Amino acid sequence: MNGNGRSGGRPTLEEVAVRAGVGRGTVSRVINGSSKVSEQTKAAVEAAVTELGYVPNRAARALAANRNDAIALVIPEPEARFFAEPYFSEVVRGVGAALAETDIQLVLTLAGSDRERRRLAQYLSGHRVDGVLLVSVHAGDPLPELLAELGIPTVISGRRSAGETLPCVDSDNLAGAAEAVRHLLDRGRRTIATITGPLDVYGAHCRLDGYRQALAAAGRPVDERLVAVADFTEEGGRRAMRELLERSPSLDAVFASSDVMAAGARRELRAAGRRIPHDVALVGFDDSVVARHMDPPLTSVRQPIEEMGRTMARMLLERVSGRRGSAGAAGGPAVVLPNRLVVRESS
Amino acid sequence: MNGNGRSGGRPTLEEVAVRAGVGRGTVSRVINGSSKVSEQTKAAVEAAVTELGYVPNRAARALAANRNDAIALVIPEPEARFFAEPYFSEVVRGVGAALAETDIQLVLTLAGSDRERRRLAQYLSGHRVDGVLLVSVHAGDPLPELLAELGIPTVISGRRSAGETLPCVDSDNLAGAAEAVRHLLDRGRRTIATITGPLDVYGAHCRLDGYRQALAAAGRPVDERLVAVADFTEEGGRRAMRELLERSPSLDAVFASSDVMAAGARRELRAAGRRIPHDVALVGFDDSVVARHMDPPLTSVRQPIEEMGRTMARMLLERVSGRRGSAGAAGGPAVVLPNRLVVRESS
DNA sequence: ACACAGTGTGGGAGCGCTCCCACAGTAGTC
DNA sequence: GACTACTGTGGGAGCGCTCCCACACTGTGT
Repeated sequence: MNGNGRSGGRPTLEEVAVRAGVGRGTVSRVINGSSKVSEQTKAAVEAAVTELGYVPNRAARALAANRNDAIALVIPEPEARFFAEPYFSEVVRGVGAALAETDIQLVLTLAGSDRERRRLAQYLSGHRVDGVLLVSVHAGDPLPELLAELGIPTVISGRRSAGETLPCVDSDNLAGAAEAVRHLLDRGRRTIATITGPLDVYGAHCRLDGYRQALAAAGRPVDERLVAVADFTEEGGRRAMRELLERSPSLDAVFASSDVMAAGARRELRAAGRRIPHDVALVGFDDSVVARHMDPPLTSVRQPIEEMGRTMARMLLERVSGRRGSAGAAGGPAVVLPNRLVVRESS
Repeated sequence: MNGNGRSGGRPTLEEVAVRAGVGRGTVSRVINGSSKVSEQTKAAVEAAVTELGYVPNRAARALAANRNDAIALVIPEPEARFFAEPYFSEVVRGVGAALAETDIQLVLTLAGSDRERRRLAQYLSGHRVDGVLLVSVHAGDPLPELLAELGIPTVISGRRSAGETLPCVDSDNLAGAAEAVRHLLDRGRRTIATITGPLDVYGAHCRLDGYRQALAAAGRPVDERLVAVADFTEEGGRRAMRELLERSPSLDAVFASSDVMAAGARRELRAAGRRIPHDVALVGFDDSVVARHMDPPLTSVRQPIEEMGRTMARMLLERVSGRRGSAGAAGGPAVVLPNRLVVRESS
């Protein structure tokens, strides 16, 4: 109610300059923490800034400097899976945390339909954002390549294949799965089955590989009848479990590639009269709410999702500022973060 | 790779004008779908636009027009955990849907600590957004008032009290709770207990009122020993359930004000050897993932969260454009959307 | 005394748009 | 034939910044 209540509108750089008795350029330098301003002038400017309650105008700055101080987080809307889990919120939280230290806005974009995807391309070519975070990209998604063509720095979450070319952040699905299986072996389980996600999803594939490698490392042969492919849904998990029970009634442990599938498996096991963990140990993947609230609480592999978000944002910021310096976007490295097994009563 | 590959940078309004053989103003008029342009000129301009692949520059537009075509969605980070569930994503989806038809950006802001909250005030006074959506506002939150002072259109989700003065969208907590209790009565339950959230949260209060009103309407006296106050956590729900069982061992139904508390209650009931729904029927609130995956699946009151988000966004857009016309922000109405009971096996 | 580099500083010239005033053209009216 | 009354249209004047060149001023070395 004091200094900022001037006649209409917020104070401008110019006004701060007048107030401080200096030139516009000098104020700009102080605001941007830039070089070569005497301590004295700096103090005077800062005083004027606080007195007037000056806040730089974003639009003007963006226009003049040809940058936006904003990055976009693109979410594929139809992916119900990503909305269901805390995944989404955690990513956002991580990204937000990384951005909190900067002055950069987070613009959320739901790119669902083709129409929206077209709009998105417009957004991006309209210089609305300095960089893009792509979450849950599918193998055939044209967006990453489109962005590359437009020269917009991009970071994606999760590799689309073993030879991912784009800068990306992923969790170590293979190691996580292997740890889960090792845990089951350590608990003395002999016949460990697995329920996988669709194998054209790279992450699901890795988890299956982890299962295989852990068994191999323990000198156990992998019995293909102990592998059932499902689709990350509860019903799919249930069906897969039924298959497994038919094919190998003597199994005493199941590693499911997602908590939701584990929930389905659990239901089927119950129906078949198998007790968890007494008769059959169960381990999931994701450590979602479902895992914590399951009965019994589900042992699960926890992905550091928030940290992945944070890392993605940091990588992007680096590329955004780096681009100003050098020309091209060097084929960035894939950062792979470790997973952690959270042991609960189901195993 | 064709029209837009001009020498450095995207095409400008000016260039489109030259190409179309018209003035800048005319192009602007066409772009903004505004009045009084002859069909012929319009066509020429549109041709030039597509040929050049012209996309208006946001920053320039914002600067010149003194608006931003962006609204902020403010999320209180610390409580994100409570609402971590589909709530957050669903709100975003609803808001996104409402915005998809416009050309307005959604800027996500996590306002957690006081420091961030201060930054937020800066954001907003820096004219970064045209309006603000506030989600999950607490009674003592200074933000709404701050925004009002700054003259920034705001819509909040959930009333903070019966006499909410700000424009807001809420679900009918009272009716939802009442419906849940009525359902239990219809199922022939006689002794219905309730586990509430903290009663200084208005929504929790309403749900308790709904419980009371439903019983009263059925001519049943409300026994205060059947009411246990908890805190929306699983552990709280569990403790509350224990209390209730001690105080009223003969209860045959429980209405919990959240699914998470219901999950806690369920665990305690199991531990006490009560079967659900045979001995005790259980109903939750929120219809979250937890409810769907619980064993048995939990009957729960579903809030139209996505629609709430959509409605909030629409209300805000209305106020944003309305503000240009008239001066003040008329004390908007509170929109209250109906809840729906989703019946599953727990009752 | 001179030139010379180095440090602060002021302010012009835009960035790409919207707003709005001025003006041409056409048409209707006295 | 001169008046007003439109409808389209062109383009100047900013919006509030950043960038960068030019200009003091200070020192140092000759």
